[in-house]
Amino acid sequence: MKFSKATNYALHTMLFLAVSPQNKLIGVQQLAERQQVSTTYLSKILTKLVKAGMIESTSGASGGYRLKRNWEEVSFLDVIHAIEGTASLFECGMNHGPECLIQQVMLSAEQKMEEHLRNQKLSDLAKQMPVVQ
Amino acid sequence: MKFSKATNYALHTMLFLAVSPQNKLIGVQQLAERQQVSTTYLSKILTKLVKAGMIESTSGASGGYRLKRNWEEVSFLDVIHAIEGTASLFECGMNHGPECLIQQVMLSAEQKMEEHLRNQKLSDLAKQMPVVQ
DNA sequence: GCGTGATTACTCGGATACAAGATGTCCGAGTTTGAGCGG
DNA sequence: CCGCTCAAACTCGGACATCTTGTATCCGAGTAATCACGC
Repeated sequence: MKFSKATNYALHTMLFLAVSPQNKLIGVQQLAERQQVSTTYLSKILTKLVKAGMIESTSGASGGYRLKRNWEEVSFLDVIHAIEGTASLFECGMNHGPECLIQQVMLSAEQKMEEHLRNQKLSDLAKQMPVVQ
Repeated sequence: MKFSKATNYALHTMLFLAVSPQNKLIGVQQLAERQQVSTTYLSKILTKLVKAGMIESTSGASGGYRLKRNWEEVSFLDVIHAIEGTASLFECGMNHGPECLIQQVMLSAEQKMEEHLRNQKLSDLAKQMPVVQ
């Protein structure tokens, strides 16, 4: 039970794009170097973020990635769900009645965490950081 | 990022012991049958609970497991930590300054969940359930 | 009846097998930019 | 100067290879209760 490295890469990439000059395309090379990860692997992660509608990509020479219009509303939970999926963290696969009390406790605990992550926008963090050229 | 099945088994076993007649030893066979899991695997999980001081075991014929004295104070978090370990769910392994803002957000989110799990005792659930013979 | 040993019913621990998911690589295909070149 | 071609610099996607971890099994060892047997 741990968050995957991919989630870490995704969050850091989003934050890096947030403190970069807007509308400027940034290649996956630059993003990968900064995080010590291969470009091919990172591009796979970014593809998920594109499909989730958080960033957009441009092909061809001088192509790259940049945030989409509504990026200021993107929360930590959005990024995590895009990478890890939205399935529940705990599933009591047993057949002992329809309502498992344990399941309910675990579910509400998970929702506590999600609520906190939903309230944390990337833009909140970006404000606290210096803009990178 | 999911809770392991082992955690599920551990929680259900603890709850089952909680609604069983106290001080009565229950064999791993009975526990395993109820959860559709092999006895050998379940016994490995229970060993962790023994080492964590939540239950105690007795060897030999008519041996088995039972809760320890202080079981009414055992929380969900205690069980989870005994099985999954106490490591943080998120670790930013990057070298970009001592204080990673992302790490801080993730950590506080995790603590929100843990706080909820710490307040949920197994004895709370046991009270809501009929005693099983 | 009573000790003694064998049998049985258990837990315990290590070693190992198996499966699934996370992580990472390779390569071919498509796309855009820009340079080079001929008219 | 203009338009064409071609190479370079990218992203994209599928198919792998690898590594880690969770899940599960097997087997031998230890332990305690119970039974059998001989005295």
